[in-house]
Amino acid sequence: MLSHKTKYALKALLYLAEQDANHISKTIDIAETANIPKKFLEQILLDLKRGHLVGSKQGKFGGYYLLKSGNEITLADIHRLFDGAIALLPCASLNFYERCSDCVSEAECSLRHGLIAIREETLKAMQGITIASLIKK
Amino acid sequence: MLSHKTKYALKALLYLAEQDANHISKTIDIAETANIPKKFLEQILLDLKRGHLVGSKQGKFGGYYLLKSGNEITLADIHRLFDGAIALLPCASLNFYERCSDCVSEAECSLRHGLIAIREETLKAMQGITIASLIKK
DNA sequence: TATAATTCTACTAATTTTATAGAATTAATT
DNA sequence: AATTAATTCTATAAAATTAGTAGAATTATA
Repeated sequence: MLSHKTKYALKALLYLAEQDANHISKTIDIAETANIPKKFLEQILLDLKRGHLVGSKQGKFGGYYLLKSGNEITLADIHRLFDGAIALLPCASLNFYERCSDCVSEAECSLRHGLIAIREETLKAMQGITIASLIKK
Repeated sequence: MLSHKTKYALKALLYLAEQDANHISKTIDIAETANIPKKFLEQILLDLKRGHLVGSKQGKFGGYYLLKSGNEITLADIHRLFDGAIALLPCASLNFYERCSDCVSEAECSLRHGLIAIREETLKAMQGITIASLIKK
C-alpha cells in the first residue's frame, strides 16, 4: 500500500504536470484542488524538492514547478522517495537492502529468491507508469 | 513491504510444507528453527487456522499441519490474509475496495487507473509464487 | 515597508505493528 | 484420577510509523 504521503505526492505532481509551461503553482492551490491538508503538503513538496523533482521560487508570487518532464518521473521513483523499497522484504531490495534480523542463511532462503522475482516484476511495472502516462488517460 | 507477521507466516508455512505427510509440528519447533518469537507465532498460526490454511490438533502431542498442498497456497493469499490488499491504494483493490476520503472524482482519477494496471501485474506475479514453488529452489 | 509566499524545526496525535502475559482448554499418558 | 504438554483465548503493553499541526524565520515582489 502507498502511504498518504506518497499518494499526495503523486497527486501534487499530476497537478504540476497539468499546468502550462513556466507556470508556478502555489501550495494552497494544489492543496485545495487535490484535497490535501496544506501543512502536510508543504512538507511533501519540500521532500520533492530535495529529491530534485520540483523546483521552487520563494517569496511573493513564489511556488512550485516541475524540474523534470512528466515522462521522466516514474511511480517507482516516487515510491522509493517516500515509501522506500519496492521489494517486499529489505533482503530482496536493490536500493534499500538490509539483512533480515531473523535470517538463518540468506543464500539458502527460499523466500528471498521468490521475492526477488516479484521485485523484478513489480519494478518493471512501476517504471512503466509515469506522471505523463497517467495524465494522458 | 511485507509485515513481520506475513514474513513469519510464510516461513511457518514453508516449515510445515517441508515436513513428512501426516507429521504434526509443534509451535516451539517452528519458532526455533525459523527464528520467530514463539508467542507471536502462536497468534499467526491461529490466523492461518482461521484462514483454513492449516489444521491443528490440541493437547499433548498436538500441533499444526497444512490443510492445503503447497502449490495451492500463493503469496497473494498470505499477503491478503495478513497485510490486506495487493493494490497500492484501496480504491484500486479487488478484495479490499474502499473509496479514498480525499477523492474528488473516482471515475476521472488518473492515478487510480494506473494503480489498477499495477495491481493486475503484481497480482499475477504473486499468484505465481506458491509455497511449493519456493521450496523447490 | 507591507505582503505573501516558501522554508525550517519541532512537536503532537493517531494508528498500526510487534510483540508479551497468563489463564483456560484439550488430550494423551502414567 | 492426576500429570503433562500442547493449543486456544483475551487482554494488554511497548515500540515504531504515519499523519498532521504550529509557529517562527526567510525570501522576494510590489
